Amino acid sequence: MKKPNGTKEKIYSAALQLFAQKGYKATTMREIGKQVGIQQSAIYNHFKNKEAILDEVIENLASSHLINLFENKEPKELYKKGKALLKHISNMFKLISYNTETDTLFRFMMQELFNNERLRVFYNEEFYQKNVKKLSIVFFLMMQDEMIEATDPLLLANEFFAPLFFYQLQIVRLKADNKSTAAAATLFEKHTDFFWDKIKIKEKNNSLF
Amino acid sequence: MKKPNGTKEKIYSAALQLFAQKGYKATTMREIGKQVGIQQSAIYNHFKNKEAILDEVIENLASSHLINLFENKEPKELYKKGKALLKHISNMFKLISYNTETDTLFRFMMQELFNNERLRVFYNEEFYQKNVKKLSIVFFLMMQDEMIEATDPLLLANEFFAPLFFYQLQIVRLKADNKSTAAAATLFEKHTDFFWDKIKIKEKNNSLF
DNA sequence: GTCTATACAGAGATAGAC
DNA sequence: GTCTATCTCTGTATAGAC
Repeated sequence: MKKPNGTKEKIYSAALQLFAQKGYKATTMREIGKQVGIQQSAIYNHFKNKEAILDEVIENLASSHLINLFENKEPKELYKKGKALLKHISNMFKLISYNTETDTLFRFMMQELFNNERLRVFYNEEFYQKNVKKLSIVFFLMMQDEMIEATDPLLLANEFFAPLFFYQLQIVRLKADNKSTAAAATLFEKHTDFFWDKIKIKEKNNSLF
Repeated sequence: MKKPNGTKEKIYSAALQLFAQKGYKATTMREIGKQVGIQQSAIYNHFKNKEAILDEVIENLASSHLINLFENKEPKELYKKGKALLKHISNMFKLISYNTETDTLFRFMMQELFNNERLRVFYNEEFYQKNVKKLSIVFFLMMQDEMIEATDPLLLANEFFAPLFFYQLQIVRLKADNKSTAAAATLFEKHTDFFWDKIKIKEKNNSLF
C-alpha cells in the first residue's frame, strides 16, 4: 500500500475492516462504497470485482507482522537469548491482538479460514509450519547448548505456540464483544514463565553437593 | 432430535452440514432443499425462516459432546484418577475432531464465531469458561492431594486446555483439505504426557539420601 | 474517476393448488 | 406437506454522461 490516502487504499481498508467484522460473503459492495464515501459502482474503477479485493487482502497477509514472528531473523542468531527470546515472541502475539491493524487481519483470517482454500494453504504454510519449524530449530539449538532439557523439539515448538495462538483468539473474541481482556492478556507472560520453568535445565540441587 | 428420519430432522442435518462447510450466509435455502430432496419452499413448513434453523443448531450445541468434556461428572469424583483423567479428556478432544457429527459442530462453531454474538456468548460460557473452571478445580484438588506441584490452578487449566483446542482446530482444518492428520493427531497424547511430566510431583531423587 | 441508471442473477419468503 | 408460481429485495456488475 503506497498511497494510504488514495481511493484504492481507502477501499482496501474499508473492505478489510468489513470482511473481518462480518465476513467476506456478508459484506456488500454498497457498504464498502458507503464507508469510503463513494458510489458502489466507483469501486470497479480500482478493483476488477469483489473477489479481487479479497485476493489483495490475502496477498498482503504475507507481509504482515501477524506472520513474521521472527522478523526475518534466523534461529541461530536468536536462540542464545534463551527465555528472553520466548518472552519476545510471546509479546509479539500479545501486541498483534491489541494492534488495530493486525488484530483485524487475524480476525479476518479466522473468519475466512474455512471458506477459502487459498487462505488455508497460506495459514498452514506461512503462519503455522514456518513459525513452528523455526521454533523447533530454536529449541533444538537450546538443547545442544544445554540450556533446556532434551526432548522432541517439534513437540516443544507446538506446545509453546499453541497456547499463544489460543490466547490471541481469546482476546480478539473478547474484543468483538467489548469485554474485558485483562485476565486473558496476563496469560501470555504466565505461559512463557510456566513453560520456560518446565523445560530449562534445573540446577542439580545444592543438596547433591 | 427425536425422529432422525423426519423431514424436519433431514433439513436440520443438511443445513448444519452446509453451514459448517460454507458458512451460514453463503448457504441458500435452495441448496438445503436440494440436499434434502424437496423444494426450497417446503422448508417453511418446518422452520419459520432461515434464521430459525440457525437458532436450532446453536441450541443443540449445548447438549453436544463438543461441550461436555466432563460428561456431567464432578471434579471431586474424577481428580484421583490423576494422569488417566487428563488422558481421557485429551482423548475426548481427539475423538471430537474425528467423529463426523462433532467435527461438523466444531467447524460450524469456528465458522460463525465472529458472526454471531449469541454463539460467542455460548462459546465463552459453555465451552471455555465451564470447562476451564472444572479443570482448575481438578488441578486444585490434585495439588491438595500432593499429586502435582503447587501453582496457579487456573493457569494450569488454560495451559492444558489451549493446546488441545489448537490441535483440534488443526485437525479439522487439515480434514477440510483432505490432508493427512496423522502427525497432528499424535500431539494430543504427546501433549498430555509432556504436561503431566512437568506438573507431577517428582520423587525427591534417591540421590538425596 | 465518479456519478446515475440499469441490467441481471440470486436470495428469502408467501400464496394457493393438489 | 409438498409442489409451482411469483413477489420482493438485495447484490454484483456494466454502460454511458459528466
